[in-house]
Amino acid sequence: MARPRYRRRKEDRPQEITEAAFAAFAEKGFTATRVEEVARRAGVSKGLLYLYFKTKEELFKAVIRSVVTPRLDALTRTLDSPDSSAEAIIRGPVLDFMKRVPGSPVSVVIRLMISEAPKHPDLVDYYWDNVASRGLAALRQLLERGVANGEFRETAVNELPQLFVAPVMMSIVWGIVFADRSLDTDKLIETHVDMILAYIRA
Amino acid sequence: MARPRYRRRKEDRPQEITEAAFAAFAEKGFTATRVEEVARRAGVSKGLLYLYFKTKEELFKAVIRSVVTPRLDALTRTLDSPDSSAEAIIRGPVLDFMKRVPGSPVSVVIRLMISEAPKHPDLVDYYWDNVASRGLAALRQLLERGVANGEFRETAVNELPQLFVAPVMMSIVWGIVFADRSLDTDKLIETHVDMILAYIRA
DNA sequence: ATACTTGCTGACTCTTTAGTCAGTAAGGGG
DNA sequence: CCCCTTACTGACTAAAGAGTCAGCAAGTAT
Repeated sequence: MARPRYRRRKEDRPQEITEAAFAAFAEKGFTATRVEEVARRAGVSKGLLYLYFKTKEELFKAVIRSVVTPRLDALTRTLDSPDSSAEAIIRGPVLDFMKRVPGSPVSVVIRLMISEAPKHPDLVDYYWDNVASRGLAALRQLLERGVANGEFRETAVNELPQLFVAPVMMSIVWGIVFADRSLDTDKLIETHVDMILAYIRA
Repeated sequence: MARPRYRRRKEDRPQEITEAAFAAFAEKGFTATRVEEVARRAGVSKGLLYLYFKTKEELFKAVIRSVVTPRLDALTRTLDSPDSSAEAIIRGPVLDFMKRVPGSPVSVVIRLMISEAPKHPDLVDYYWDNVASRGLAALRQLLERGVANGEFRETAVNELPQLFVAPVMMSIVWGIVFADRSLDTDKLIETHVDMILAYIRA
């Protein structure tokens, strides 16, 4: 009796909806996910969802942002490390970070970016400005610091930090396409880092 | 006058349609491409398209197959090379092959696979059986041959040929997402091959 | 010429789903 | 307790697009 049919929780709704949307997008991708399905998962009506997000695309962007923002902190925290050797930083926090990515929400975001990039250039800009370019710049800086203090040689890797990150990308794509055929992504990434270090070491 | 409104060209239609579909999918992806758009590009009516392809999905599969099949030959030709050293084969035909992939139709196929894989497990199986597993197996064989004749050491790369191919994947994804921000994919791939060879050389 | 087969057309149907809005009820202030 | 604001609902609309089909006409055989 008198149990209210719903509660007004203006504060919590946006986050609950983006979380539900993230879960749905992770399972089925953006296009294949129905707005009603997101509303159902979030425990609200479709109408309410449209009060908080003007269109399905806006919801999409909000989801991307909600995943990317906290990761940014993790990334910067990883890199403003103590002043140990560049190699120690790479073998420590950087390697850990890389190994965590394939199983993380970032992996979902990358899948969404690959599928939706051509239709959402502004989102690509956002991702570039906030994640890709920063991450690559930080990596380049780390490598150059290694060169400066005599640990590393000057190599093409300095201008191509993408090379550093390639096996992470490979792992993510493998997970998307060949989800069931297992791949030891940790070993893949570790071996690659070993190899790179051997290559660039002075 | 009396120019016939159309010609009957049963033989050529399927290929013309798959070619038009490939071009359309390359630009907009599978889901965003309208069947009518494909028909228009192929210069036929939607009804005719449905005479040759039962559904949009069948058309999709036909497109994938039409790109993959000729590439299979190229791949096998690359690998049943003369009996030079493993390193020479890697630095020659294998490197060439890898450098060509990011700008080729294969790149489009991979984008389509990433976007559509979750909805098309049978297509993933097809791609796995005909491309991925064969390519990786051939690579593994090449590496083991190098080990057998004393060129290479036993390393983790033998069980993880994906590592070999990682920068190609990176280049493809880069091209999809950051199409405009240029990346020297040739140099990326060359450097990576250099690095791998240095790592595995006995 | 005529009859016949079949490659081909394009207007139609039917389903799906993003987005709307008139109305309902939760909850707080007087 | 009543009233007023507004968070919230869910049935509805409108658009889009996959797939169909009755009929048309290109080519062929007689």
